[in-house]
Amino acid sequence: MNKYYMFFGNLANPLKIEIITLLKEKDMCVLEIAKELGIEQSKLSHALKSLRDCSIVLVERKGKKRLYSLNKKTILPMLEIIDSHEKEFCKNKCARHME
Amino acid sequence: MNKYYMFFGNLANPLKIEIITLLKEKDMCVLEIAKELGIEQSKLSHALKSLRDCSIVLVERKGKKRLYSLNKKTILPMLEIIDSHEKEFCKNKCARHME
DNA sequence: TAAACATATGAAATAGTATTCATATGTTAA
DNA sequence: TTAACATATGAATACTATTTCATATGTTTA
Repeated sequence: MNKYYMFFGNLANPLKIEIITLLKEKDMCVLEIAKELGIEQSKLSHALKSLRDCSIVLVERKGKKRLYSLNKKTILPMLEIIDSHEKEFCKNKCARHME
Repeated sequence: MNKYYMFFGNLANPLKIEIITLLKEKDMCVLEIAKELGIEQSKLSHALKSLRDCSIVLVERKGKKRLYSLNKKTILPMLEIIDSHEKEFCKNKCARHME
């Protein structure tokens, strides 16, 4: 299985993007994220598992909780590339999709 | 629709990764890509359309052909991030998936 | 301007991925 | 050592994206 496909496939999901957006701000445990996003816990756990499997998020035990953090070293520059890309290349064409 | 989801979703496909890999080397028209990858033309056209829609590939008419090129400014740094990510974070865990 | 070439497109069929729900596992505190 | 809490997991279903196939569009050349 191709690593790029693997990586992009993992991120190609609106819930995972929401998770990432939250974790940009601060580290959180599962129920905090669930509450913040208003979604069910097991759904989140599934999403977090695949993000973890690709080291897109990192996790650390904290008592009976598990504290999730974003792998900022990889993800922040990646999101910045997309921001620049949008600005430079998607003015008209993708605008309707990408807003 | 979220722009990151949009972008990653477009790339989360093994055929599109193959196309991108080819176009890293040189610009090509549809039938050349089709021949190179051994796949059917309309399948390629569909894939190229969505890549085009996000300006991941760019296209230029050349007589009756259409010459596709990779948007290297966006895509090359993005692939490099994944390469580094793999080296640093995926030694054991993702190794089985990502090889 | 008709034939040949190159590519694009729509819609149905199919494959791939996420969601849901029930339940299991692991941790702490009483 | 059990109850309560926090999270993970498996399997069925629902959803979304890709593939296929038939056909349409656009371009060049004879």
